[in-house]
Amino acid sequence: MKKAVQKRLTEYINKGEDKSLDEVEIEEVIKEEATYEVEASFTNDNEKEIASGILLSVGYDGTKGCAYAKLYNPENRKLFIWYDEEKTHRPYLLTDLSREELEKIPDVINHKGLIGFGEVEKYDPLRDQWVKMTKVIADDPLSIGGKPNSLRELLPSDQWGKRAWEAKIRYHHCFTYDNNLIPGMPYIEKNKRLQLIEVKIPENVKENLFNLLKSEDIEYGDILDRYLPVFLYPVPHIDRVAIDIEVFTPELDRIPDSKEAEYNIISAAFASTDGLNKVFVLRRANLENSKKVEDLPSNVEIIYFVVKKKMIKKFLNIINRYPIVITFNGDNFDLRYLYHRAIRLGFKKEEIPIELTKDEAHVKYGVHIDLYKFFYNNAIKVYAFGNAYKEVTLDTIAKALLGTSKVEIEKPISELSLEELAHYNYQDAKITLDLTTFNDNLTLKLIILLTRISRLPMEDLVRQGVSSWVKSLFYAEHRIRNYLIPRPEEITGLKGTVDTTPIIKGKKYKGAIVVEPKPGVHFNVVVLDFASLYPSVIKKYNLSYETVRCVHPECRDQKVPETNHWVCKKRRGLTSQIIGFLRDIRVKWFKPMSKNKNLPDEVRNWYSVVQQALKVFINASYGVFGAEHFPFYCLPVAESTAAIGRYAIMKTIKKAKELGVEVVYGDTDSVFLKEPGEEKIRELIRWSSGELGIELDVDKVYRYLALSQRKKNYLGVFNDGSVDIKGLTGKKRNTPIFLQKAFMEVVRVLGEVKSVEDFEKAKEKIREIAQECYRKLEERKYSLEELAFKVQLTKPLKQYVKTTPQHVKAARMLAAQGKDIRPGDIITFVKTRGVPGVKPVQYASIYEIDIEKYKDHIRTTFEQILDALGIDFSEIVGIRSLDMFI
DNA sequence: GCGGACTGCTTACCT
DNA sequence: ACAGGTAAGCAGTCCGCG
Repeated sequence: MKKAVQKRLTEYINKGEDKSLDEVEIEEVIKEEATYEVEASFTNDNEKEIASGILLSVGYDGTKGCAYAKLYNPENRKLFIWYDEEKTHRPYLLTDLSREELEKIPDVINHKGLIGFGEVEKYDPLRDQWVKMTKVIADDPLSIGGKPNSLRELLPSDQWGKRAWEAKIRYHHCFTYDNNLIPGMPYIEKNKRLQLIEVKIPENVKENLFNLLKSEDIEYGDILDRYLPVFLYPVPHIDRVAIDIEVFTPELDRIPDSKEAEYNIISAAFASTDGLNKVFVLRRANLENSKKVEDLPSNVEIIYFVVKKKMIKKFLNIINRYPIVITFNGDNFDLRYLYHRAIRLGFKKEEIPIELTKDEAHVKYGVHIDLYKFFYNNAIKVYAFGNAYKEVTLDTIAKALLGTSKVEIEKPISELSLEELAHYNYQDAKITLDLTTFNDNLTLKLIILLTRISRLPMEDLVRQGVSSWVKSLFYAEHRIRNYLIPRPEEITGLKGTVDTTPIIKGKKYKGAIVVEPKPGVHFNVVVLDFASLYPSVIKKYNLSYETVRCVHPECRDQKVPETNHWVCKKRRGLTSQIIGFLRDIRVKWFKPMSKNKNLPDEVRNWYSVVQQALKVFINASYGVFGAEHFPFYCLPVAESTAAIGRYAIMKTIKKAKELGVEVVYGDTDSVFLKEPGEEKIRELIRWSSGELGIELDVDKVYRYLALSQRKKNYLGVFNDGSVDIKGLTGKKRNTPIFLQKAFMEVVRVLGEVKSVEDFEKAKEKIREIAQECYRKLEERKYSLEELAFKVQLTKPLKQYVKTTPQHVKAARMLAAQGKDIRPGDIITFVKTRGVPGVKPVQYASIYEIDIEKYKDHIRTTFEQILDALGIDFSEIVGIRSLDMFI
């Protein structure tokens, strides 16, 4: 910085005139303009470079008018953007109209984007016949679909809609499938096309797997050969940077508007896998003399900026340097704010390597992964991370998966000292990065494997739900087999019937069976369950949209129980085959291998990731057929899966009873057996695989199991004394902490029970716990925090129109005080006397607490356990309650 | 005008 | 934007009550 400028700046700072900084900046900007070039280190401008590397992403470049691919070369750690410059592939749709018929449609012939027609032969799975289709080829994706005068809209209709097939597939996906590209795999450019770099699979592995699958009664054809590289090619190291920004806010509790970008980015933090640990901090005059923060790691460098524009330029340069940019909520906030802020400060669009769509933010020279969206995905939350985090916030996820949390701050962001701000900001970036690196890069590996299986570009994969993943996988498999992808209307039109009535109003068909529990304490209970029941059913009973209610009259006697549906006897269904394959290879190979102690840790770890990725697809495979927006939506498939599932569990219960074994409970795919004995368990398992063709396994063994009359509600104690709790209120996230604690004490007591006699002592201890709970409540010894209910808002406040639940009442009080309240927020409130009976914890006093309401809650929480033990709640607190009446 | 029986809404959980 | 089934608490409605 020039001396003169510095001097003036110091003067301003000393005077505390923040506004005057702008003038200084203008001088700075003029002087340093020459250095404001974007320093891109991507390499597609180097003509001699050969495109090769891991395929991270495929997209469409509107300016160049062709598809592109982003390849990351782990050796030189650079990203290469390859373009289909020769236009080897063009957008198209398929129609059953002949070329001659098409030529009679003037709008089609005169369409600006039309390139020409071609002829293809496809297998129509719905009708079990080969058909000739005409390929209508266009110059750009919008000519195919997406505009009112697109080609697909100009075609005539039949009873199911426009006579256009495969016309709604995004072009960059279409390009991926047709070129048989597998994102996440290594490619090299050859003759203007991308070619898969051959992955050597050890012969013995191949043979092992081949033999394992051969024992199955399904013909898997070339699937094994195609997928082995996908599962076995390792994920290389990929450099990445996590970014996080902090923005000045004049008002508390207001999230800055990322479109307005009215205020300064006062801090921007970076944490990368190649050692970049920096925080850019904007100097603000009134915050000059601030204290040092001890906790900031020594490898983190704080760089102070005076010139806002310069800071942003440096920021953009960092974004340009990495193949992967990671954020937590960057789609809606960080990158969006940065973009609009840059525009506000005078940057031209072309200078900002960020591209915004309605709810996504992409980086031009790499791939932006918004971890918020990825971790928000329920399939990831449940199947990949086993429900370890319940709330989707950076802090909660970090605590659950990393064991670290955000920096605690006592003041609003805008009032922190610059060092405190830097520390806080850096920690967020670091946590964000660590969410992709922890456990030997588990998250990144998972993402790469999921892109390989789904064939989705990484950007799409991390933002979309499982139904999109399965859709993409199915599309690709249709193309490989030369199957015509049916129009969704055809599937619903031809097989839209449902034969069962759901138990829950508003649902579409009947689901699983929950066995009426036998209340009481049962010792020595063994739980048997079907290993992934629904996928097994889909595999074993040949379920697929084309095989359920197939066209052949001779198959109509192959009935699905409880329905009028029948299943094809002549052909293997596509879904049955694919899901069957994924299931078999997981169950027979990857899952056992992930537990094989003879393997080195790395190998085992890898098998474990593959196994988890497969689980996500397998578990979603049933639900998607009952989801309207899924393009292969087919209720008879979902309904048949559930019906056969019910058949399996009912038959198993019947068989158990025949063997003289008592079934005390069961849910969907499990049976709880009382003192069954080794031999009868073996017999049941043998019977199941023989009779039903589905594997039954021992899942859990309880020393004792406590059941009330409530379904989905039990407490089991394993032989080692650990306790398995399902569905009980005491464990629910919204239950006040004081009750959760009391509940946990009860659980601890019950864990020590070994025999019937022990229950007497336990009962006495539980009585003490309950009475202590009552006493502390009456004496108002609990803090408001401990008494608070924590309930999530699932939609915007305005959308609660039918009723006003308590947490909404509390949230509205908060909103009235100017708090920013949005969906996903957890509202913390206590129950108070009088109207409206509820207050946000922040506004309540301990003396307003409605003690009677809380007593009711104590009662129900305890009753759930006591019911099962055959103890009356009044028996436990009876004396005290009577006292109160007198 | 008030409370009990009922239905519906909402959330969190189970498989 | 994968499915259906269950528990719990509260909001809102209807009806009877001289």
